[in-house]
Amino acid sequence: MRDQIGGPYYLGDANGRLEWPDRGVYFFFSPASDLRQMPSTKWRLSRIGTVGVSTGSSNTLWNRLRQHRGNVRGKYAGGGNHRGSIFRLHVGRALIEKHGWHDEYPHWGEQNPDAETTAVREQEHELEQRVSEYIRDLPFLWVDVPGDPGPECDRAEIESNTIAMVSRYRRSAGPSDLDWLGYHSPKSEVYQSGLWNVRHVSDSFDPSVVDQLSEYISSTEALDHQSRI
DNA sequence: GATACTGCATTCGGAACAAG
DNA sequence: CTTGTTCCGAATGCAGTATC
Repeated sequence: MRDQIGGPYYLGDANGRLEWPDRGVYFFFSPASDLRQMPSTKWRLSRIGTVGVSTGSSNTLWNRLRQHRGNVRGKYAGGGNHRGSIFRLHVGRALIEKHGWHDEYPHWGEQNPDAETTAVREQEHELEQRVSEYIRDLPFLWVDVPGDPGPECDRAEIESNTIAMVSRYRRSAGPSDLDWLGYHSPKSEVYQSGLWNVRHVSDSFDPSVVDQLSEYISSTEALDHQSRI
């Protein structure tokens, strides 16, 4: 996958003007260092996700990735919105636990469409920035998986099966990076699975997902900058 | 100046659980 | 077994704006 797309990629220098496939599955790794300089045995998946798994969805791969990345400019430049990205929510929560910031961010993760929203957001901006710094440095790969959106589509299959496959939930395998931020997460699904995922971490999986994924990898093309037609 | 990227609140849909 | 509730993850709509 890495060789096929010329990766790894980093959200810190990715942008929407690359010719992303409309839909696909993405794979984030830990720790935040250049995977090309590490043997593949040291790579560790830390987050798997996808887009277009509900009927009628028109959301795109890049649209989802940029929600994880956060804001580049504007009032909250360098920050982001963890209420629109579960990945950000989990990372932020772990940072709160690790540093004991419970008092500073009492509303993290709460759905609050109240009038307080603006004040809360301003208060949370610093942590959103920390989350962005963390996520932007993580190497990630992706695979083009086209097809009509829906809960039964190949993207959904690949996502759920690969999560279940690499999850350490209920397994005794020792962690390879003891410093991983996710071990501070209060969610057992996160710190036990070794993934910033909750769903599917304790599912059983179909090993044929490996072949299924391989097929899509071979038909995935590297990104080029958009060219004028 | 046209294009399309960005920010962000809101809305949607499904899973898990509870109640009838 | 059916209906209702809550939570969670994902998708949407649109105004504003940077880039080409």
